[in-house]
Amino acid sequence: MRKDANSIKEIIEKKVNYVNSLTAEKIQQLAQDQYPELLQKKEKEVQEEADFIREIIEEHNRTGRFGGKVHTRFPPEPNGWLHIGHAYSINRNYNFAVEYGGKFNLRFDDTNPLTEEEEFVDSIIKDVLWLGVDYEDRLLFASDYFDQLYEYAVQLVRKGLAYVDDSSVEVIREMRGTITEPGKESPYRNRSIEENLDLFERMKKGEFKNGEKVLRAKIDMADPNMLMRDPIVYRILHASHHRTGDKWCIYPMYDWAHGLEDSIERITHSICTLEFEVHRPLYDWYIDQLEEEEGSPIHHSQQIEFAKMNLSYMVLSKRNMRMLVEGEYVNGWDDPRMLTIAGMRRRGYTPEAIRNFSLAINFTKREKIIDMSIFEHYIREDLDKKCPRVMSVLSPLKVVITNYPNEKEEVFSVPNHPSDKSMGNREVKFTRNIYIEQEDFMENPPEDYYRLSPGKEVRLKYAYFIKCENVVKDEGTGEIKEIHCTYDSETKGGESSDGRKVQGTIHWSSSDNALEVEVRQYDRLYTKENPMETEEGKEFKDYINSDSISILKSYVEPFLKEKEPGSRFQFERNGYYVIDIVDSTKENIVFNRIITLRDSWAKK
RNA sequence: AGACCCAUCGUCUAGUGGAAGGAUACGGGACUCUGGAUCCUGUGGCAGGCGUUCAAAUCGCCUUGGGUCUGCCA
Repeated sequence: MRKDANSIKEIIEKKVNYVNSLTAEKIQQLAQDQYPELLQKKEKEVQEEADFIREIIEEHNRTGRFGGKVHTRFPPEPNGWLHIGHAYSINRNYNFAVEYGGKFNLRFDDTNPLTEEEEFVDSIIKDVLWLGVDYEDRLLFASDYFDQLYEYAVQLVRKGLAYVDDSSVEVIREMRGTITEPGKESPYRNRSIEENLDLFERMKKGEFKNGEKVLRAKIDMADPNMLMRDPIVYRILHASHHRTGDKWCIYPMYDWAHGLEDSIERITHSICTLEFEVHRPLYDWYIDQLEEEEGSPIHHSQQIEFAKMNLSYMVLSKRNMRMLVEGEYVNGWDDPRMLTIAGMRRRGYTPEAIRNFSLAINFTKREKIIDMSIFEHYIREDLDKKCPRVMSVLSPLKVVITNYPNEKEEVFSVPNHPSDKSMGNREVKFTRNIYIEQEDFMENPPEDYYRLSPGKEVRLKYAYFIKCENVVKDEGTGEIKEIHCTYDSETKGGESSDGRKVQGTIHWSSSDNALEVEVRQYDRLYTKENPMETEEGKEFKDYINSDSISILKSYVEPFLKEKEPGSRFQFERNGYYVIDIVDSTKENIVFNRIITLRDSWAKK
């Protein structure tokens, strides 16, 4: 519908006049009446953002294609570890179900006995549950449908749409043609239906060796889409399956199995990655040929493809991650530097942060490399809310408060969170000998250095103002051994009585009451934003950060001794830390750095 | 080379014919017992061209750039 310039002008003028006539109260009133959702909290808006898949779902709901139902699924093959890219897909698929009041299935796509193992089933279930998605009682296995899949294949043969081919792998490959030339038809293509039925049954019975025969769909050897050139439906694999044992010696190929699995489960939207785009015509073709009963087609799910997620300074492919593990650049698949779900769990990332991140990155068809800072933002956002604050000294420097009595000990009650009072208070002890962070003292500081230096006064957080009087050095090396300070007893709790201000506040630890722990500081694994984009004469291994972990002996508040592995804290001014769920023991407590605090000083 | 898919701030994204908005990152400022958090504010984009239209990020064509496809893997 087109409008002419004058009528547009008129409409705009009318609107402008109307808006100008409104008072602030009236606008508030209108907003309340007509757009109450705009006045709701921000979080909701973010989740309601459109993406192209949501548009498809809504179109289906309008036309009634699936009767208004939404049923999604996550179909991992149990042959590897899940990573952040899978978490993204799981979260978004699950979110569609939640959002539209539908269901979500966890289905193992276990159609290849050669590569799949039970241990991956367990680890994947654990990962999915940890992410906080609820598949209710729908923990499903493609292998449970093997009988049905076989029956469907028989149906295909009966309709003259599939045949048994005796050709070898090499011959089949040869005859498939190339992307620019059509293929040639197999000499076995026109066997009778009876012969095909017989042969297929004998394949199932185990009368043939691996590779001796395959079942192929009869489609079109000249189709520009290679996948439509008589694709293989079943191959012979004399191998034991992790769930069906030795019941089968023929196994369905992905394209045959996947759409039918979706159909059997009444999945409405089968969401997968972009490389399956060319598979969609085949996905649809298979389903279109099959009937539940005479004239009644089977359930037809809609396959929709989205672009995989990549993150800067990281490589998420199975192959590259395996290289890191096998090359011992990291310590196993659950190494806290790995973006596997197991690694992130150990690192201390929260499922909520991963979820918020996943929902912020919409499904699109455009390839993307997401800046790590976006992920980091969601991690910090969640941790800031949840983590109790604690004082730690990572790299200690000894400080003696010369005018503080030797035997004296004071206890300060300090808040566990600066803005969340419900987190309560704890007690910290203060004594004459303390540690501060080496970074918090500079003998010859630049002008904009807020922290401690000779003659300068700073606040020890929650305690006293101290002033640096003297620096004690090793006579041989010139290295700073300790510093001597005086404190102002009138500043107890950290406020001066005379209104005097200090520029800096630093954290500290009483050396008589500190708990020594191991702290593992992690950094990114790659030095290049996109390690896959290699320069001349280099391979992506050359971009591995050789300095991605450093281990410190540090001091923390003693009460942390009683905390469980997996507990997260903010070490004030240092970052967020978690007690390692694998290596930490009562004797040697190990903290992993989850992430640093933002640091606008360090950037300069 | 052929077929198919994709293209909005550095990055992630809204926008679907009627003044390109948000998030993050970055810069400035306020506040602060974390150089944190919070608040305010600034910089920054429709790949290019031609067409259709009163009007194009949006529709069409071309160019450019990127991706996918030649497993009895998924």
